[in-house]
Amino acid sequence: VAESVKTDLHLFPRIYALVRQIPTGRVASYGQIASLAGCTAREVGYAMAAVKDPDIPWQRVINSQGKISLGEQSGGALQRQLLLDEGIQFDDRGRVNFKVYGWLSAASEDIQPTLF
DNA sequence: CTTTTGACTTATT
DNA sequence: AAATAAGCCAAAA
Repeated sequence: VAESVKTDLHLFPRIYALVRQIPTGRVASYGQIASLAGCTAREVGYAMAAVKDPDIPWQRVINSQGKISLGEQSGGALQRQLLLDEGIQFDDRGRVNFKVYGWLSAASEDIQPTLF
């Protein structure tokens, strides 16, 4: 690991830093995090799969359909419960409405100081 | 070094 | 609305 990765910090830590900033009761999509981290959505998925730090709210990252990408067998049930515990509601088909719960895209919740 | 492996997304049937 | 295909590319083996 030479001098190359100076400005180019490793991707996973960069992703984790962003995920940590998702507030309780909000969710973000893999693609949204990817966009902010400057990588692909899949990589965000890989990063979530590799999370070891319990301080990272990995459960707040879901797919672009508003659904949980983790299989029910693999821990999806846990993720859903964690989100329910944060007050996030799922619709009939098990989807979260980004317009309501999306980080930075929530229509509800306090509006950010829009200083033109 | 090469190969495999995916907690995705988007466009296209 | 649901299934498929292609693009994506960093880690881990």
